[in-house]
Amino acid sequence: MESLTVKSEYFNPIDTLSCGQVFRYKPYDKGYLLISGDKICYIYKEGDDIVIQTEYKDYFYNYFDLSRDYFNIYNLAVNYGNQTLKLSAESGKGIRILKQDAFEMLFTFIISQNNNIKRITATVEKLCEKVGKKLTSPFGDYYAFPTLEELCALTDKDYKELGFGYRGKYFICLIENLKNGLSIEKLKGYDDDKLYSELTSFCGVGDKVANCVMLFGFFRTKTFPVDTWIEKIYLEDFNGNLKDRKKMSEWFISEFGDYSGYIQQYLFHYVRNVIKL
DNA sequence: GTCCAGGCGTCAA
DNA sequence: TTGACGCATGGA
Repeated sequence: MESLTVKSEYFNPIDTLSCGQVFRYKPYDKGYLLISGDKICYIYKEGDDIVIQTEYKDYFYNYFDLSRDYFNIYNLAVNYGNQTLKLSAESGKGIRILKQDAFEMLFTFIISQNNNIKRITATVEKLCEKVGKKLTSPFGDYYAFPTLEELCALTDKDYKELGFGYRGKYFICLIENLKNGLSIEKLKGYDDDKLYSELTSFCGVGDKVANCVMLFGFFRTKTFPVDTWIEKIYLEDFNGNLKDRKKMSEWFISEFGDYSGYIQQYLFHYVRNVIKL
C-alpha cells in the first residue's frame, strides 16, 4: 500500500471533508475513509503530518490538490477586513477545495437541492449501494459511484425507495441527455460563462447547483455558491442589501475573484460547523 | 402540527 | 424581470 504524507498547516481532513463539498466519507480507525468515483483512500493525522493511504496515489494527490500553497488564499481571507471571514479562515485554515469528478458532482448536487447534508449523504450512499459496483479494498468493501450505464437501470420505483422525492425526474432527464450524446468531457473545455449556461440548461440545475458543480467538479474557483446559510451570512455579517442569491454570488466574486470558491468554503464551514446557528 | 434543509421550475403580473 | 408557490422527504 502506497501512502502520501503532507504537512498539516493548510490541510485538516475533517474540516475539508465536512464543509459540504463531499458526501462519501466516514470515520475509520484513526481517521476517515473517502470514496471518489470507484477509488478509495484512508486519511488520518499523525503528529504534524497528514497521511493518505491508497492504491491510487496519483489520483488522490491531484484530488486533494496537494501541490497548491494556500498561503495567499488564507491571507486574503484574514486581511480582507471582515471579522466573520477572519474567524472563518482561522478556524478553517485546513480546508482545501477538492478536485472531484464532474459527473459525480453533477448528480450529487442535484440531490442536494432543498435538502439537508445528513439526508444528502444517506441518499447518495443508498444510490451507490443500489446500482454502484461493489469493490474490495484493504479497508473493507465499498461501493463505487454509479456509471451512466448503471444509472440507466433506475426506475421510478427505485427513486421512490431511495427517497429522492421530486428529484428523481431530474435524474431521469439528465441521464437521457447524457445517453443522447451530452458529454461531460466536452464541458471541461468550456470557459466559466459557457459552462455555467450549459449546466443551467439541464433540468434540475439552477444557479446554486451549477455553482457547486463548477467549483467542486470542474475546479472553477471563480464561483460562489449561495445557499440559505451563505445568504444568512451575507445579510448579517456583510451587511448586504441585495435580495437575489445570484446577485449575491456575483458580488462576492467581484470582491474575491479567483479565490471566491475558497472564501465561500471558509464561510460555509464556519456557519455550519463552528458557530452552529 | 410546523418549519427547514447546500433550490428549482412554473406561472402570473 | 420579478415574486409567489408547489414540490418529496425526514429531522428538529
